[in-house]
Amino acid sequence: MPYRKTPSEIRRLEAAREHLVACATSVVAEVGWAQTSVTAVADSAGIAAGSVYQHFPSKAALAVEVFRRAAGREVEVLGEVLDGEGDPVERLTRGIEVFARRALENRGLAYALLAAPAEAAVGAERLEFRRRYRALFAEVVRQGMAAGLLPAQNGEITAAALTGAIGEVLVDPLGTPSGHTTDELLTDLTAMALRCAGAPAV
Amino acid sequence: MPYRKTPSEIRRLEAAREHLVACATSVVAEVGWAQTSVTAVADSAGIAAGSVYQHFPSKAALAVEVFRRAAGREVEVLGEVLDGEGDPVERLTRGIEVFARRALENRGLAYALLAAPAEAAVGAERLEFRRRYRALFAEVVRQGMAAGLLPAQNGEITAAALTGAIGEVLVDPLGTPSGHTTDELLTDLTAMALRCAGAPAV
DNA sequence: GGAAGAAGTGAACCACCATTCAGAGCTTCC
DNA sequence: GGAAGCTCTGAATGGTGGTTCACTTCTTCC
Repeated sequence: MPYRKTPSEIRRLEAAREHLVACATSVVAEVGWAQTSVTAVADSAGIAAGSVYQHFPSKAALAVEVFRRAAGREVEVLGEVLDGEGDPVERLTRGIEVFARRALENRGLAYALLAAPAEAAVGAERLEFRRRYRALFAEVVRQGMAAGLLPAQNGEITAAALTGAIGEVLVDPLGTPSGHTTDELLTDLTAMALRCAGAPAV
Repeated sequence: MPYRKTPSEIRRLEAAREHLVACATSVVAEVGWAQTSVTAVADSAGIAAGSVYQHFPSKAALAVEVFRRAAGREVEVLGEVLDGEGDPVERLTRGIEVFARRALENRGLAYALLAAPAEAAVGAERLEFRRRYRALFAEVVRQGMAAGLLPAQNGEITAAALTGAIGEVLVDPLGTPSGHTTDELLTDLTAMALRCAGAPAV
């Protein structure tokens, strides 16, 4: 057997795969799923179109991987904040802020994750992603109710509403140019979210 | 000039066009924009694929027409309710109810209007559609603030949040099967919306 | 150095639809 | 009836873009 992958070769291949995923993520964030062709991704990664198929069996599989990575990061970050220090209302406030700030910092990606037209496989991932977001918010709302900080309510609906509301506000291209600074937008957004959960006005 | 369209012939053609739009709307509501082919629409309307092009210059033009009709109806209905009788909070409550009830009665269409993957031309229409929804809600919120029924807030953001929140709750396929009756869902949804706008708890 | 076998290439292939168009079938009016 | 001009048809066309594959290039190990 005159050829066997050395550890360094394996690492090189893994790195190439990572690079491919990273480049694909950039392309998607820039032009959206619909405009992302295999050729464009390959070009961006500096490899031939055919080489993409050394790492992924299909374009859809690559798209799903891109989505999972990006969505996973967001869920993880939000989860850490919502599970962190402070009472449930404080954590909810910080969670909204983090969610919103990250989305505003990379609008293209946020749009791709939350709303951009995508093929069926990505659509299914998106549903799962939203479900996880909802579960995180719902848990904090539940804690807030248990602690007597929030009024009785259907936590699942509040959680879904928060996801939808923030997405709608952030994703709409008209969101920023309408004369608000980012900070004003964040202030108004968190105020709205707290009202939505029923937290007493500050 | 041995041929000239008679009034009845003109009516026949208009009816055929209406029928085509109606059938296309059904197909879209059933399978979504992405799965809607010209052939499928033509079959559903009982005509040949080529005949579609007697009424519309392109598939995109037909799709836009389908979207405009359906979206226009929704905006009109919501607008009438929000401009109707009662104080702003009452009208807002009824508006949410109507929005939600209509969406629940025709989920496929609601999904197509609010969220389903679609080509660029339809995406642009959808932005406009959401903008109109937002404007309607924002006006009622503004009136509520003026009447002292709602606290000071960024009405545009509240309006966007309402649109996003309701859409998220209604569109997610997991919305209903989770053990709620439609009426419970509507009750929880309006309660959430009123909190979101800052209306005092009832 | 050289054999064995993997990764990388990119032009060719192919499936999928929107769109077209030459001809068939109607409708109108003399 | 028949000429003129329309609507309707559906197989053929064409563009797009994911996928394949014969070939080249690189890596490993004797």
